[in-house]
Amino acid sequence: MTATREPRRGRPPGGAPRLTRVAIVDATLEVIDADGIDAVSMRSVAHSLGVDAKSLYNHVAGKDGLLDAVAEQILGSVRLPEPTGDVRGDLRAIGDAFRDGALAHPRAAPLVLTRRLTSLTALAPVEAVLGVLSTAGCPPRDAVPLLRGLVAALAGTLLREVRAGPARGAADAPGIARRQAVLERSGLPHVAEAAADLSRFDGDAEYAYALDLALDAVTARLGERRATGARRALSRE
Amino acid sequence: MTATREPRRGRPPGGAPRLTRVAIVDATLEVIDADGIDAVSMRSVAHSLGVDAKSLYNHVAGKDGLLDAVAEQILGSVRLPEPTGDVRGDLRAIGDAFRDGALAHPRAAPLVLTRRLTSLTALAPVEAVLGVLSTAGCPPRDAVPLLRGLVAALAGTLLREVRAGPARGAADAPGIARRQAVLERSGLPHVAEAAADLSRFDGDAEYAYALDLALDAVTARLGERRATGARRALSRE
DNA sequence: ACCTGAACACCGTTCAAGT
DNA sequence: ACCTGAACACCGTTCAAGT
Repeated sequence: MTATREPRRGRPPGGAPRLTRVAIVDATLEVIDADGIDAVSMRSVAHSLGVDAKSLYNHVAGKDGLLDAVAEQILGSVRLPEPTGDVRGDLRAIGDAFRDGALAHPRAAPLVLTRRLTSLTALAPVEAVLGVLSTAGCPPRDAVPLLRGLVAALAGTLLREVRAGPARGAADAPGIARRQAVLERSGLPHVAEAAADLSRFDGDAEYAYALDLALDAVTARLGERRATGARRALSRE
Repeated sequence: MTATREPRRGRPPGGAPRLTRVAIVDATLEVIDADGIDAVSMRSVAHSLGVDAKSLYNHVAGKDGLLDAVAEQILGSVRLPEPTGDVRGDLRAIGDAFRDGALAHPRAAPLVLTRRLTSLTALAPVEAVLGVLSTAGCPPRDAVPLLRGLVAALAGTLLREVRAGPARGAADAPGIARRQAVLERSGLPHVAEAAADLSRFDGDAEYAYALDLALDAVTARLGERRATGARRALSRE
């Protein structure tokens, strides 16, 4: 009769591949990619790592800290472009990089877009935008509201895009037809008239349009600022 | 010896004030106002109504349906302004009404801004914006992207504002000083230089600025469209 | 230093049984 | 028509006990 194996307790023997913070974050990202944010639990993540849920607390500040860490890892994966000196092009490139990062994990993107992040990696995109605006001759006092307006517009569109889910483009013809029919029967005249356009959604095109809209506004303000500055300089003579 | 009272089962006697859908939503809103969205549970809401959690299922489609109902009640409380014919002013008034509605329950606002709502009440603001754009001579095809860009910018700023919490304005001087110090030590030159501006946040001013930015872009597009249309009409002669 | 057993105080939700 | 008891399968988190 062999001795029954006692359930293991304490750290497993051997210099085995230890549980690590990034491994936990990666596993969480896999859970989210597969089943969405709501499927994340300390237990589900731990299970996918073959470990007990309570072990995660040695590497992560609870579930909330874990989700923050996921958001920060995504943010940290954004490859910000080198500035070229073309204000509009540079700002657009930053936006594109941000969008690419978000769309790499669409179901996790709301974490990046809605959680308040305080770490240093969260500041890199801010630094990039301020750098471009500074090169354009914009002092911080004026740059910060422009930055915030730009980020708000970008976050707003991306949030809409990832929320729309993978039912993007003209691929989902029956879904479009169904939505259109509902809108036409809404009893709201303008909604009914625009039903065909409201029921469609093309992520790439919507993003490009919304960013263009925001960049129009920002570059217009930069132009104004310069003009005002010039006028002031002139009147000082 | 008195008979011990059996725990009640089944509907309580008398034509008592029955549990109702709006009562449940109101109670949920009170929980959110007091303790935030995370404090909402079927049990906590039911408890505040002196009822069992399972009773809520007779009036609401689970917790998710309950949170949708909260978002829709807030959206339904938005008093949309009568259009005056001034495009920019009318769009701004719609934005203001939306913001007022959101700020009436700041902690619940993320529900309105991030959940995908499908009901008819969610379409009222859409109808309002499309109406204004239509009066301005903008056909649905062009109006829908403008609508979406505008909504994205609005949602983005409001989300930022409600997330910033009640630590708004210059009221929270020590908080501002602390944030500023962190930014100055970030090692990011432009962030450090803009630390004073980045650490401050004035909800009213940020909203006004961001909406102005978006309205600039929208009205510019409307102007272009008209000019293009005029040019087309001209070349057709 | 790091992992788990035991334990606690919670969750959302179904369904039949009651009135 | 509407409410609850019993029940199920979950949660996040603490802390001491182990290696």
